[in-house]
Amino acid sequence: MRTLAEENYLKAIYNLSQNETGATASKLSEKLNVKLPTINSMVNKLADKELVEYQKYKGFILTEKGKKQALEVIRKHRLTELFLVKIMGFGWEEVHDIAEEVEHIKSPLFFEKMDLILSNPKYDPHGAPIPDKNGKLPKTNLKLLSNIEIGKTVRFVAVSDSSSDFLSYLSRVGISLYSSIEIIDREVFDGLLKIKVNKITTTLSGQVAEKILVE
Amino acid sequence: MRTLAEENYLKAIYNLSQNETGATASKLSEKLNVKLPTINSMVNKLADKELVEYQKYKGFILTEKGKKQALEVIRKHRLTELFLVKIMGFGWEEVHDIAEEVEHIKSPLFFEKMDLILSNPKYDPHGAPIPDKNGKLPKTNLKLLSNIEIGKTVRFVAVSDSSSDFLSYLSRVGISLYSSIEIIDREVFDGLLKIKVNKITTTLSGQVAEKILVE
DNA sequence: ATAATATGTTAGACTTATCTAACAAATATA
DNA sequence: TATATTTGTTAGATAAGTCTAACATATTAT
Repeated sequence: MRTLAEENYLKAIYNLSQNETGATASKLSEKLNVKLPTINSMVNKLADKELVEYQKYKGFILTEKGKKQALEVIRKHRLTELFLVKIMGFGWEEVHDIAEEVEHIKSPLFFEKMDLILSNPKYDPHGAPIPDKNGKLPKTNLKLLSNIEIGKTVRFVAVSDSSSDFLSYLSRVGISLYSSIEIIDREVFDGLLKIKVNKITTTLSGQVAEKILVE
Repeated sequence: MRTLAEENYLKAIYNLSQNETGATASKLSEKLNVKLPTINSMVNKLADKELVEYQKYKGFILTEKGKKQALEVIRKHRLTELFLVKIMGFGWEEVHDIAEEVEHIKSPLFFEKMDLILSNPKYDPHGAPIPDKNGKLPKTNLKLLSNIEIGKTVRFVAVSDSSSDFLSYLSRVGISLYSSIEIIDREVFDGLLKIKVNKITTTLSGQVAEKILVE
């Protein structure tokens, strides 16, 4: 039986692997809030179970088996987030933490029912794709708002940070999922961005623009 | 932070205390599927935390603090069961095991939302009372079907066993919550019961009659 | 290229929740 | 009432997941 800790390691390694930098011990340590030696001993166990491949001083990568298990948990997480928003009436900024707990429920029936109620949804409330039962992800071609050329207009389709703080901030400045965003200007020095959303001009910091995914 | 195991011990001790026999080590051991010495060491820990009172070779009883915590978990369990049936469309025989998992979710918001959606419900799908936020139970005056005199007619309001096997059996023989049941006859030897439900005469074993609560 | 710094690893300890083996007390039975 | 049986307890072991302290390797900067 997969433990809660194992599921969290698999998910974190999967998520870190999506960045160019890959999954390293110190990044995992920071993400999971455990000390470095803990990462070491746990990753060794995961390697014994053939869920990650690991060589000393190199990073970690998931095996096919590990990736499949990570995607199962991610599916549960994202289905739950959508269920919480669509069926239970939560705001998109409230659901991440609750889903972090619910994703560890074992009952397959529970999530199959969510899937049914939501009619096989493809995206969670933050625009992230929901893996299907076989772990397949709808492939997306997203760009960072921070990389879009001046003058272009793009559609805001996802965030890469689902924290309450970040999402509340977006709501506060009037940016919501699927808004059209026109890039007015960008400061070269720090990436400070002037944009137009719903005819209103706003300024976003470089850090924020890096967390906004558009197409 | 209360652990999952702790929550299960508190709940089990609470449930056993409702019987006349009270909570003993062997009954807990059977209910939780752990060996006797495990019960001993865990109950000692709960006693250290002042959640149960315990003297060697006597049974266990919950302190006020322990009872309050047990009722919190029971509230989560029963709210979940009702949510699963009413909002998600599960059958009453499917929800017990799922609720055993969901009851350990920490997020108070999650259960407050269920409570809101269900409009402060008083009873779960098996007729069991749902404790309110302060741990207060609507008081009920239930009797066992096995103790009702011949000739009386009673209303089936709850079961004391929410297992899928038992509930499926009841459905199969055409008995559902809130049915009127007339006691036609009872065999003294083994409690075998002849009843009339919806104009149909059926026979129930003594064991089954002991799991049916009526008023 | 070497020293300084940052990152990763090993060893060993601790806590929680479980187990088995051995023993003790309480209860039932002859 | 004495013995047998059932029930409860203690001691000590184990696995999972975490920690700190000490050490090793890689990376960065001079």
